[in-house]
This record gives sequence, structure tokens and C-alpha cells, in this order.
Amino acid sequence: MTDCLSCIMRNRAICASLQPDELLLLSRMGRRQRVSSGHTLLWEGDDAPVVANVLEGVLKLVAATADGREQIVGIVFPSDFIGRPFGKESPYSVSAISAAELCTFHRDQFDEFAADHPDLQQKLLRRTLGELDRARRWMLLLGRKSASEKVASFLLEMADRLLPRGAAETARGFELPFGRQQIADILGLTIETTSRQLTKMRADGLIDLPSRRAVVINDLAALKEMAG
Amino acid sequence: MTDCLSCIMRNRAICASLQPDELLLLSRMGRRQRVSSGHTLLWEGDDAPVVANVLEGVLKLVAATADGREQIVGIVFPSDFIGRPFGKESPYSVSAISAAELCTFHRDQFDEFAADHPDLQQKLLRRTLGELDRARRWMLLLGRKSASEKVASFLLEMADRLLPRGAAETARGFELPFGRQQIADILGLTIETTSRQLTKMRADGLIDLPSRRAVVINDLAALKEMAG
DNA sequence: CGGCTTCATTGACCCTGATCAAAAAGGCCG
DNA sequence: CGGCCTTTTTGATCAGGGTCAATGAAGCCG
Repeated sequence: MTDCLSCIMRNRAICASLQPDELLLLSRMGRRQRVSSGHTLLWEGDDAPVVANVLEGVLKLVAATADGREQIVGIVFPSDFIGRPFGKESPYSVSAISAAELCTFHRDQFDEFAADHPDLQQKLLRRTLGELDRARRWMLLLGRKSASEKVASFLLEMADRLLPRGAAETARGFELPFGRQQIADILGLTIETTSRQLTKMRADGLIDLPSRRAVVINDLAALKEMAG
Repeated sequence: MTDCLSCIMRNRAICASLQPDELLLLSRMGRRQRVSSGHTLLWEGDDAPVVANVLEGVLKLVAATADGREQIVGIVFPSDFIGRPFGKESPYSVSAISAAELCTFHRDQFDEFAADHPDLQQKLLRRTLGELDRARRWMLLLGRKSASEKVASFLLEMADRLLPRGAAETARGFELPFGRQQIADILGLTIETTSRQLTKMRADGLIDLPSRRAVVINDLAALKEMAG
């Protein structure tokens, strides 16, 4: 694998916990992998033999019912970790929604390495706790919020995650990595309801929609009010 | 604190990773605490200065909107761990829904201890990964399932968690630790819809409801079919 | 045992968001 | 630039589940 020391995620992914010599060991185990938009890495219910760091691109975690209804249960950005350490099958599938670059490991090898590197494991624990918090806040949205509250909450969350650190309070425009159907799958709505809510928010002057995937927030306070 | 060595959770909670001498250290830090039904230990948004193992009883994790709608985002059973290691405020409140007994620690002290005990941290990581999987499966339910699918899924999940290991496929009756309103808060429904669905399932012969909180599953296959 | 309180059930009605259908707008490639 | 395919928007209708209201059943305690 290309040298971990020069990796763009060197200081952001869980590898940040490692010393140069440990990093060398890890780099021997991993390999870089490009995946194209739409490609599914891991299938729901299958054994998940790989774990990975995301270097570039965006992926979705999708759970589905037997008859094909889908719910996006997680969104994975660069520096995030994917896969299921400790040998369980993946309870959701993982698909790239843009071209992505990963740094993958065999799960068993990774588990073994992690067991010998408590700092790495602690970083992973911190990340997992953060993901759990996020998932639980999303449960409130899915179970108790109206369509307009859902869409407003979504835009705020995206502003927070997509805008450079700290800029969420001031900067206003960003490009979503999702189409309308995917937004609907995140919010537990249909594509039609999602589209209508966005159109209404534009008509009310809260946002602009300069292109299909671009959003500009005009009235952050009103959006927060609306998110409940 | 009462001796960890004789603790009923000795081999089931995260402490199972520790040797007797380590356990002695831990027991000096912790203390037993009884909480009565309805008591709230941690408030949403507040700093959460304690973490704990649950020895007995059931607790709920609740997220709420500003105007008071509530969603239960987690259910905590004996041997489970509660609280938020690594110094973040709790994103949900934690309340006892039955009389409970906990083994509590100051968060900072616990964090420090955990940092020196990789096996403990690994146990915690495993648990957290499991909780995250459970939360994500619940997101599919909240976002995409109908009321009848929700109630059927709930009964199956409860049978799985409340019946002794492995008995879920054969044993049929159990006592829920929840009232109707709490079931509604778990499923993202109203109490009325929840009640109607249960009544209908009884009328259809899928279940019996011998008392307020008791459930007997008559037709497991049909219930699974219904859960989707 | 009986009254009080809390919890659960049932009923009538309505509204939000789903569904079905069609048109419009973008994107892509020759 | 023009045609084709995909994505999004818009419209009309419908139904699942919410809301409001009343009744019924259980638990509790004097």
C-alpha cells in the first residue's frame, strides 16, 4: 500500500493513534481500493470479511425490508471507518454513492492488530460511541418528526457535516452528495414528499436550490426553528 | 462497594474481562445504587458525570423534541452498560422503568481505568458495536414499517430479549416491562394505534393478552411474517 | 369493600403524507 | 444541437394513523 505516513487521512482517521513503526505494520496489511459510484461493497446479512477507512468519497449504509423498502441507516464520509470488527455479519449493506477511495483490511487481521494496539481500539470506541449517538438522534427524527421537521433537520445536519469545521454558523451554500430519492431514504419519506418540502422551503425564502444537488441556506434561524 | 467477585454480573457485564486483582481496584471506585421506578438518572443535554453497569431492573433511553414528543432510543437490561464515556454530554435521558440496581462509577475515573485495561475497553467496544447494530435495525422499523409491522417486530424482539437464551423459538409467554405508552414511544406510534394493533392481533388469534403487561405468542410464524 | 386514580380500549373524524400518474427539467452522448 | 434517458417536480386522490373524546378495566389505599 502507498505509504501511510503520507496518507491524507494520517491525522484524521483512527490511524492517528499510531506511531510511525506501528503504521508501517498496518500499511503492510492494508491495501488501497477505488470503488465507483453505485458499487456495493458489503451486502446485508452476508459475512463482512473486510473493514476499511474511507479516504475519499461518500458511502451509505442501507437496511431493507423483504419487500424492498429501504432505509439509509448511516452515511460514511472521508476519515470514517466502515465494516464490522469482531466477526459478525453486516446487518446492512454498504454502497458507494460517489466514486470513493478506501483503505481496506481483512477483518480478522485487523481485529488481531487492534487487540495489540489499545490506542487504536480506543479511537475506534470513541468513533463508535459517536456513531451511536448520531443514530439515536436520528431515531427521534424518524419516529417523531413531521416531514417539514425532517427536511429542515436534514439540511442542518448536512451543513454541519459538509461545511468546513466551524463554518456551519456562517457559510451558507454546499453541495449534497445525494439525490432526492436518497434524501427520502434517509428521512423515511417518499421522494415526492421530500421534493415538495424542499420546494416549499424555497418558496418561503428559507433556502435556494441553485442546482439539483446544491443548497444555499438563507435563514438559518428559521431552519433551526423548523427543525424542532 | 459489595465485593465484585461475588457480583451476580461478574461474568456477564464488561467486568468479565478483568482479573481478580483488577476487579479489586475497580470495586474501590464504584458504588452500588438503587433507583426506584420512574427516577431519571441522566438528563438529555446535561453533562453525564456517571457511567454504570445495570445489575437489576430495566431502564429506558429517551430523546425528546422541544415541544415534548418523546422517542425511546434504547432499552437497557441487566448486564448492560449506561452512560457516555469520554466526556460528552448525554444526548438522551436515562430513566428507570422498574426498580433497578446499578453499579456506578465517576466517568473520569472510569475512563482512566479503562485506558489502562484494554480488555475492558474491548468488551465495551463490542457492546457498543452491538448497540449500534440494534439501533440501526430499529431505524428501518421507525422509518419504513407500518403500524402492524412495528408491533409484530416489537413482540419478536421482546421475546428474544426477555426469554431465557435460546428459548425464544419455543417458549411463548412473557411479561413486558412496559406499559402501552412506552411501547408507543419505542415504536414511534401513538398509544391508541398501539392498543388497536394489539387488540387486532389478539382477535386474529396470533397472541393472547392475559393481563396488562403479559403477552403469549400463539403463532410465531405468522408474527414473523407480519413483522416483514 | 368502595372510591379514586391511572392506564387501556374503543369510537368518530380528520389530516399528513403515501400513491398513482403525468409533465417538466436536466444530463449525456452522438 | 437534438434526442433519449433519468431525475425531479407537480397534481389529484386516497388511506393509515393521528387527534379528540368518552368509556371501561385495573390497581391502590384508606
